[in-house]
Amino acid sequence: MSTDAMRGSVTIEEVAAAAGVSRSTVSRVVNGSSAVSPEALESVRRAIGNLNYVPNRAARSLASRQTHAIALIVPEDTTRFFGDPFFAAIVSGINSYLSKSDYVLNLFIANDDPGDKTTSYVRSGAVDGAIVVSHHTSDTFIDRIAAAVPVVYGGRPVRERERDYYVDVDNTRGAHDATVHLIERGHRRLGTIAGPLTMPAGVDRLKGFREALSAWDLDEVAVEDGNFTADGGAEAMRRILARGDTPDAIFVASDLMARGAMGVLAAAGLRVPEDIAVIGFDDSPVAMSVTPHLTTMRQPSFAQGERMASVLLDLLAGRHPKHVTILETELVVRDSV
Amino acid sequence: MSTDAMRGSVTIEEVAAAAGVSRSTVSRVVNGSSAVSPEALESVRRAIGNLNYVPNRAARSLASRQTHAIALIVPEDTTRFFGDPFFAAIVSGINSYLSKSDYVLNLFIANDDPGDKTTSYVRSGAVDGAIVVSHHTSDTFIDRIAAAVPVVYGGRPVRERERDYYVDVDNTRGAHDATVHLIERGHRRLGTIAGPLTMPAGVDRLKGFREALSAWDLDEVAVEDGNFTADGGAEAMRRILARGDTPDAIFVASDLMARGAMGVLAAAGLRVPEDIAVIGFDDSPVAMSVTPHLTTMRQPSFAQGERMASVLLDLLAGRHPKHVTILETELVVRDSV
DNA sequence: CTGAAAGCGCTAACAT
DNA sequence: ATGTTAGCGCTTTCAG
Repeated sequence: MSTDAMRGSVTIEEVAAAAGVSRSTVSRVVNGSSAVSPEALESVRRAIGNLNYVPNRAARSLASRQTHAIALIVPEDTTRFFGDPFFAAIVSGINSYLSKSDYVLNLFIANDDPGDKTTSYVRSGAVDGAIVVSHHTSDTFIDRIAAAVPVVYGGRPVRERERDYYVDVDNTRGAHDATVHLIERGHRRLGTIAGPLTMPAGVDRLKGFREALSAWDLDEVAVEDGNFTADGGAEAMRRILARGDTPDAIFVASDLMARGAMGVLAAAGLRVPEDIAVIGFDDSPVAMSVTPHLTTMRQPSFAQGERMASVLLDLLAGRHPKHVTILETELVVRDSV
Repeated sequence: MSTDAMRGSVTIEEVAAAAGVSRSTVSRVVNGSSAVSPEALESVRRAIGNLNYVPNRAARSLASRQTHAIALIVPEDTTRFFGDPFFAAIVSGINSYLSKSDYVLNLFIANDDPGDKTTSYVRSGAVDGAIVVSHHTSDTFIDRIAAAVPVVYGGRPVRERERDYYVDVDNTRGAHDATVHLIERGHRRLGTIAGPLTMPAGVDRLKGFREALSAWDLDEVAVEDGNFTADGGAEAMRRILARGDTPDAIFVASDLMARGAMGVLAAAGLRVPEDIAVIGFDDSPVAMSVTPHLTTMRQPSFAQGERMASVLLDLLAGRHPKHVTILETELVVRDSV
């Protein structure tokens, strides 16, 4: 078929012939080397344009040992990936930074991948480095990836080592501040819907919550794991209500879980914030999609994405970025507290 | 650094040496050729395991002229991509089919890509084929992609040609049936919030709406473009209300637009379905997230994703799939009509 | 069933 | 500044 016939047809050799130079010279202009005469440059450029030449990526990467591609690895399933706006912001941030470079992004939603194609893809030399977000304790395949290429983690890695690179938000501080906000509004019977404790973000936010409580000498009324999903948040809220001893305010470790929880609250006839105050974490679009609008801790996910990309590209360029970057959160007061 | 030192270190040559065979034989077992003796097979397998060998993808693809990768190209920006559950279903379907194969998916959210890296990525031989969804009239870069590799379209392509392969849902019929449902429920003053007319899905759904109206000899009360987004749906609804002559039922060409429209209706104090009936299109999770639950036409997006992958892999394998596959929609009656 | 040999299209020393 | 020469790691005839 004609499409196949056209494929990959024009090579550097043909461009060289058309331009009347050697293929080294063509390679030099393609790669932006300075050591090319203006005339050669011009005629090569014209030949490339005329022939519609695009360098073959496989050949280039085989010879140069670089792919100019990086992987974004998300150890979640498709539903969770698309269900949480956090990932949208991360991907946007990465894309935004990458678009200024000549790197390309390969996305792996790794839990939908029983055969672990992700790992062998990375180990096959298909990418120069990887960004890993939403890393759980059980995700051991990440270690094999990190052994093969430079990795930048989104969030503190599960088992942090000296040599790890990561970009995190200050989860502990953010959770602390959110909790303090609840306390300052006069609430004393506090509960939390936490993220999974298999994830550093879950652990750290719970820690912040508890630090605030103990600083004020308060006891926690309820702690339930909501798994960072809306359904999980709803379940957790149900468990809290079922127990009878309902808190008067609750710190929910993600906006999505807060949405789930608020649905349950509404169904139970409890008013927010009159009967129970709710504060979330993220400031994703979800925060504005609930009634009342959610008071929440904003985390700069887009910036986190950009920063991860920036650190990784620095690494690949042989620069020496800081190992750890911590971004600040910010209280956004709306109507739920 | 040690990670670099390890990278790509073990080659087919070393495996061959360890197994005491030639590299041809190693290649044969890696590629599942039948012509290998049991003993050779066994010792090569062991060597591969011991050395933790993963074939280099660039070298393999350079030699074989196949990448075992396909691209999913979405000419939208990140916000729209992540905002519409339709894409989540499509990606899940594709992933689901691909996970049974040895192909890998590369996702391109192409509108975030000013330099058109997507096109040159595809033209550089980085993928064997492409799936294109959400194709607009203005997306001319798709033509260059289709000239380079086999393409399967999600939805009728913008300028349909004999040789195009695509998997679509029966949009016209679906829209027709939705409209008829409105009519059968006794509504006579019908309007629609359409998708953009730069997209075949938008055109076809409007066509179905109009066919139903003319079959019943009814006039359309309102037609507004909602751009397949929640905000666009809200805007469209506002325009319809502003005009004064409010319909008693409305066919909205996507659930997401219906959500936007219903928000406006609620704010205007109009009850659904008492004051105005609403029917959507998609049956995405959004349909259950609104109050009242949305009556809608279900389209099988997950199956569409699977099918597109299946058609593309057939094409790449030299089989001869049907050029056109049309999937049926189904009325899902809930509370909004 | 197996090995030898010839590339795939490109980059990167090394000469000149 | 430019061309020549070796490969990069693999697949794929072609002999045997």
